[in-house]
Amino acid sequence: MVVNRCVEQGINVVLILSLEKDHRPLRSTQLSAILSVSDSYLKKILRKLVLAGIITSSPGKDGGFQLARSIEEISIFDVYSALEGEKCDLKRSGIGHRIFVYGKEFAKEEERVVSVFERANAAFCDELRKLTISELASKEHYQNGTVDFEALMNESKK
Amino acid sequence: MVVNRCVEQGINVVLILSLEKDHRPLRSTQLSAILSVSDSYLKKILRKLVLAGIITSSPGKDGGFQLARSIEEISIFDVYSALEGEKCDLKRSGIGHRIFVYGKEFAKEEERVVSVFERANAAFCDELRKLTISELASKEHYQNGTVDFEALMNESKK
DNA sequence: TATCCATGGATGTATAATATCCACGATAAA
DNA sequence: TTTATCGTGGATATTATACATCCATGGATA
Repeated sequence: MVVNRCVEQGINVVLILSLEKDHRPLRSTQLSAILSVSDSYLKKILRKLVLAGIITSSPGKDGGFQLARSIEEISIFDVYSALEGEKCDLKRSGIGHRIFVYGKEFAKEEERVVSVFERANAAFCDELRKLTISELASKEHYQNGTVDFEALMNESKK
Repeated sequence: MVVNRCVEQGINVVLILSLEKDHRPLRSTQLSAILSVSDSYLKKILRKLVLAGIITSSPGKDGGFQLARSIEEISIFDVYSALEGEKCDLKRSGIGHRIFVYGKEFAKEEERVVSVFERANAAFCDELRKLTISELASKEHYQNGTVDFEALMNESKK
């Protein structure tokens, strides 16, 4: 099973936003600079997090992205499903129906395979729901629980 | 989550072998003809099923592939793990360690992410273990529980 | 209205799944 | 022991998807 890189990037985005001093909006260019990825790419990820209701976006001057709710209310599943979807995509060729046509009931058998993967996927998602971003992050490990990322990025330019 | 097509093909292979009359060995060319895929490709899948101990192979004249054990003892998980592996591959860029270097404990946080995905993957696999190929197939739906695939393929050539 | 920033379409690149071809080696029947 | 048969495995081609970037557009605010 593969969990794509964008999930890690999404978790990092939420972590960064939760640490931002005074919860000011962070621009996508700031976030992409912090994460060392291209701005256009990160914007796609940010957009998905917006659509999932995890973060909010505001255009215009002093705009950017902010958390839509506290990290106590954001689970790993929320980020995962926002970026990868929560469905189990079982690739099928449909060949079984042609092979087993003389066995009249193949549709039921294929349905059993599909449903066991759906149950497995549901069990997978349930585990991800058990961990929140707040449990993940140890706020006390960061200075005062907040970071001035803008100042930090300016600092690193010198 | 994506489950690759080879898993469906692997399940079909096991189903076909379980239905083969007198459990005679089936050649890879027969199996690939039945499944309408290239022989060389199916051989890779068959090889993985052999290495996983699900089927056996015998070279030489009258050789081919047979089930290594009864379908009561083969679960969907067995086929899945044989073809896709049972590990959860969480793609990471390692950027967190550079971002959160001022928070000294980031390694622990990343470990929490890795382990929650491992727990989720274990829960996923556990569900797949609950369904066997025998529960999947309804033998009574096929003629006498066996099929003469060789005769069937010859038939279809006419 | 001018500036800033998110949005979204088009496109390029890298990686993995899918699929095929062919040379080799092992087996057993003739 | 020869020979036909069949699995094994390396090299390679094709396709799909993830990853990434560029640029035109549109909304918000001062």
